[in-house]
Amino acid sequence: MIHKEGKAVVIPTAVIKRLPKYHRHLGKLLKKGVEKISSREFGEIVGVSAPQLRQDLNHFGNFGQQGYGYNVEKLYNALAKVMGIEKKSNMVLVGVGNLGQALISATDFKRRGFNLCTAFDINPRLVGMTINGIKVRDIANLEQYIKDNDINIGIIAVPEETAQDVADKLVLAGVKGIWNFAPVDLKVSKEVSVENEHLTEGLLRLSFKIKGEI
Amino acid sequence: MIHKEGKAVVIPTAVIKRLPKYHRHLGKLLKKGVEKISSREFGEIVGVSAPQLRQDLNHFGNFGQQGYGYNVEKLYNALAKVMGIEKKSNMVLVGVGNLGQALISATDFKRRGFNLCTAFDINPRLVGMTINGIKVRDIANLEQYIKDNDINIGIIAVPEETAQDVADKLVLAGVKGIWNFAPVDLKVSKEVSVENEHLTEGLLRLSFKIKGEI
DNA sequence: CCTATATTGTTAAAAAAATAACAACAGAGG
DNA sequence: CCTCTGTTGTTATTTTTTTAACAATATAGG
Repeated sequence: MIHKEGKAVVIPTAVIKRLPKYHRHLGKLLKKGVEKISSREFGEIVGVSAPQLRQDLNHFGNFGQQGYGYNVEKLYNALAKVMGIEKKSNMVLVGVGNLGQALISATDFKRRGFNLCTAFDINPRLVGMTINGIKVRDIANLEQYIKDNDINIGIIAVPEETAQDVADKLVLAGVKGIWNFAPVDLKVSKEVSVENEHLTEGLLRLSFKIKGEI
Repeated sequence: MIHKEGKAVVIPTAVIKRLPKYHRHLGKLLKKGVEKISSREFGEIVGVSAPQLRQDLNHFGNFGQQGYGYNVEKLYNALAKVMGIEKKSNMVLVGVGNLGQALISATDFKRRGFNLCTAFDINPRLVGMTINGIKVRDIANLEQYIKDNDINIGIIAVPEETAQDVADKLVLAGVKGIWNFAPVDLKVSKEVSVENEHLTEGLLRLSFKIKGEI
């Protein structure tokens, strides 16, 4: 539960969805050496109206200053804290197919404090390999590993058919969140959060925008 | 522009976002041999209230029958048509890194009528290779290829720094849509649609749900 | 030190989306 | 043929989200 000035407040999901984008652009501004920015300018960059931006940010605190704007670095750090990036996340990947290997090689996550500890697969030809410094283990050891290594996020990159099985195992072992790339709507106990990356859905939406009609 | 009974109607974006999920689950039901389904049952499956489901579908036509429900196959085909899947899409991929190779190997898209014709990269070691039946060409030939082969979708899987450049080239060559995996908000002329897959944003949202607080 | 300018935080209004309610109708059973 | 049940399409209501408005206040300049 989120608290602000002692009171519990519910953050609208629409706001939550925009936070990562804000954070990403603030990082770029910081890199460029921009010190301060107004809600009008920043809104233009992220594609959001200035009042909406201010309202969004004020769910979490008063980061701006009248007549001045927002200090980029301060806001960047504040949002990082809001999203919980400060507290490091330990992750495991399940499924070392093409997509899994792409995820292993992705540098973006590490940069933001997400630590991929190891990977699991059922294929004996993959088990034992080390890819980009990440060891591939037998999926039979999943539960023990998670318990022993303070893992809180599991990444699912297995085929559709086995995704729910893997999810069950992850939940049982005690992960707090699942990042799911299988085209399935996982059923998990409600203490566990799931974030889906249903890539094909994005492609279908694109198709609709290009060609859809009645 | 979408038309219904002669009148032009604007489909709410919230509805559009849900269509691919409906289509996916209808496909599964069809495979299972389910013939008919009520909005209540189907809503439960896709995680949407029954009235919302009916309202969503009725933006595009009256597919149901009172006292009976919806014919699964009919609805499946209707939604496919709504989303423009019937008309085949020809796609090119730009960027044959880890993610690009994963996309080449993905079977999901082909199954739904999306045809990946070829891939492009700037790296001479990749150019000329054939991966999973997809030939990798020099990016210098991008524009000509797109014009010659009736390509309407470009997939961007290049690093952040070159993504906008690639997008410009794709637009110039005449694609109608861009499926973007680079963590950048592309600027394109408004006749071209962009669908972003900003994977890291999903991970950050997950982090927020797990650990976020103030 | 005072005034003008810029820009916030917050409250109010408008728009969009989700939920609820219900009349209309098809099909089953008697 | 009539009644009852189930389920839709559609309209009304509520909730959520976005946009607009503005008083409050920090900074800069004289």
